[in-house]
Amino acid sequence: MPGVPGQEELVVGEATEQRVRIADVAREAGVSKAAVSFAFNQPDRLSAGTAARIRDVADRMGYRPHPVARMLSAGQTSTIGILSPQALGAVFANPFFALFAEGVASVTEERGFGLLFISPFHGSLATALDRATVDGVVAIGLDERHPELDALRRGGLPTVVVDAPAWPGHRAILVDDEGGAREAASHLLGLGHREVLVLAVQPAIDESGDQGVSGRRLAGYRAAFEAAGLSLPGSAVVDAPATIEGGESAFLQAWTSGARPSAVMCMSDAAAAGVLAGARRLGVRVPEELSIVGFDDLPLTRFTDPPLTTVHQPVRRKGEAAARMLLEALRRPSGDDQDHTLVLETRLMVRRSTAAPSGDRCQEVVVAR
Amino acid sequence: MPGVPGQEELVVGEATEQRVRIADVAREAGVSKAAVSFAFNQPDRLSAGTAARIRDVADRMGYRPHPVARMLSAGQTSTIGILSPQALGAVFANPFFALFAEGVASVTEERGFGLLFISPFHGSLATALDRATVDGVVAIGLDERHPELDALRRGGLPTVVVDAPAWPGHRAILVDDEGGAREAASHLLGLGHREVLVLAVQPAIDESGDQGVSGRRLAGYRAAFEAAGLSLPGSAVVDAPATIEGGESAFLQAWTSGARPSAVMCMSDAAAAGVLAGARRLGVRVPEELSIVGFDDLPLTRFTDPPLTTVHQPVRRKGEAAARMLLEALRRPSGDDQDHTLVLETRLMVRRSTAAPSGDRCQEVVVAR
DNA sequence: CTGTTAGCGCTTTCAT
DNA sequence: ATGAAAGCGCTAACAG
Repeated sequence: MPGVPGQEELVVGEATEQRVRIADVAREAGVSKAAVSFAFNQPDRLSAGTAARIRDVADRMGYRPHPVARMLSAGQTSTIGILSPQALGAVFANPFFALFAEGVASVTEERGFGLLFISPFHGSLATALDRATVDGVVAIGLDERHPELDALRRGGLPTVVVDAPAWPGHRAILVDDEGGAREAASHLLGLGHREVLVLAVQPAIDESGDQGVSGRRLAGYRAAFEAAGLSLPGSAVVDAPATIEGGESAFLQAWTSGARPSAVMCMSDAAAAGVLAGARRLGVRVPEELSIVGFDDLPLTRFTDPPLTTVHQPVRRKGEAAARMLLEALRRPSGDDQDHTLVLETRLMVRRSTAAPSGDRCQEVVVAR
Repeated sequence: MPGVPGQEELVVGEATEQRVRIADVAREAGVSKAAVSFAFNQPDRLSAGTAARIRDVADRMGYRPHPVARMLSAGQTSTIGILSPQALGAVFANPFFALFAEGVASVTEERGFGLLFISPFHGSLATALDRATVDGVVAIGLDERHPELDALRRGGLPTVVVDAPAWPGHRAILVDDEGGAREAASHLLGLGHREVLVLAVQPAIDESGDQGVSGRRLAGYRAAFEAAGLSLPGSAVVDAPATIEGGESAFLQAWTSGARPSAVMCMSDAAAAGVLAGARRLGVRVPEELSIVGFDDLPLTRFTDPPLTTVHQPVRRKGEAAARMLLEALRRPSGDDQDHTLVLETRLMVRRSTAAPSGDRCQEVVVAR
């Protein structure tokens, strides 16, 4: 290997390797750095022979353009971020999120974008955002009243918010939470249920009015009750984390406290699966003695026993749509001040975890009155 | 807002914002760029008052250090990559992977590292790696004979390989695949099963010998059979993707082709869940008429009906260990030439998807002989 | 068609 | 305690 300049280190073993830079290749090939760059990025601007020779030399030397340097001069990272206020551990443990990420990933990947997960750094999303080398972010799980939402807005990074309304000049994706919830409650009411327990998704912040996913879904449940001339007492609503364990323990606790609903409406399938597990543990048969409705329609609903009646929302498509919107925004940087909002549909999937309340139940109710 | 230099654009609406650079802050605060940098990174080197003032000005101007520029001069990205040969869509759809990622993420996050997902770009992992701005990677799903493994080795990026042996100077994490598989097979043999179907995980490449996860597990199954004086015919082994659908269709196809195993050994829980679904569809009762054993022990095994007997492997801890090893390697850049390999244990979890073959079955077997 | 050169934005050494 | 200036490695406008 002749002609090695004195500056370079001679590599004998594995270690002490020096990264090959563009200048090294240029020198070795007897051309300028620019030529090397062109050989990779705009081969047409070089004579075919030269281009080939340069790439050959580069190959032999094991040259790979430094990705960070490339980002810096290109002025873009070709990476988008998925932002969530939860710790990553919790994020990946959540099958809803996995499905959403699947959607996002499928489009970013196809377009050659990298995917970076952004979660609070030392408790701060703003800090995490500052350190993130992304061209834009898809934000999920951020309630419209999340304290760090401002940081995002100020950040000036192109953003698509999922499950929260857009702010001016930005984009958002929503689903018809209220409609789906209303359908679920109507279904239950139609079957004859009157004593219902609601498992709300644990709100990161307390919500006034019907803001946030939880608020919108609750509003839907309520609307159905009102339409039937009934009302859903606040005492029938309890919070539960959107996890199997969370659903199970919330249900068991309610039951232990004496609640005897004939049906449970959950704002997440994970929680619903937990209720199912809890019911099994208590020896309560589903759906004969207890009806359960979930929300999301994750793949797991088809493997529970019985298969779960739930409100479908197109989670994967939501991810795809969010990614596409963001990529679109990157291409046309804030062309107008309009905020683009896409609302996706929801619909009830009736499976086998719901049925009319048992005769006993009905009687009980009658007696109780 | 006086004193705005002519060069800057006056911002009226939302758009046309110009990113605030360090030089802008320096000018506004009447100090040098270095001072601004110090104010953020080494405040001790500035008088307390100056530092505070600078940060104040920076705040007011909405200055945020450019992360890419910072990476370039720092010479490190503070990001690690999770590398997988699958498309990201498939990756997130796989609950095994989610659990693994959960482990990796929990430690990278705690140490302030970003997490980037790396998957083949235009079919090439090498290309994807070239574009990835990471300090190191955790590679999973790469069989030791994967064609692009060389690219990784050559890349010179600190790497921890999961489920494949380390190469010199690198690190690896393995689990006792063979031992776990042997336990599973012994369990079945002990119950009296003789006609067994194996659902191997679809090998990305054809494997000779007992290489790869699939090879090691198969070797374990075989060892148990041999220890019992029996043998596992090659015809009893079929490939199936490690997904619910994959398991279901492979099982149905085998059944349709006339196979009548009394037990199925799956190399993944996902496939096992699929077999469960397929059996239900065929009206075959589990475990009375068919025993099923999975592999991995994912959370979902506890919600199948019946709960799945499976080989546990510490997936989450595997992720944590991989991340920790990698971070360690980053701290001490290839201190020695030894390759560090960590082998984690596996163990059989007997739940309710396995039982002794039914009397009918035994008779059938007898008749068949 | 090819080479020179000026950035990209920040960090950090070295002089003041 | 503070500032000037030299990189980090690459891209692309601009000469030749």
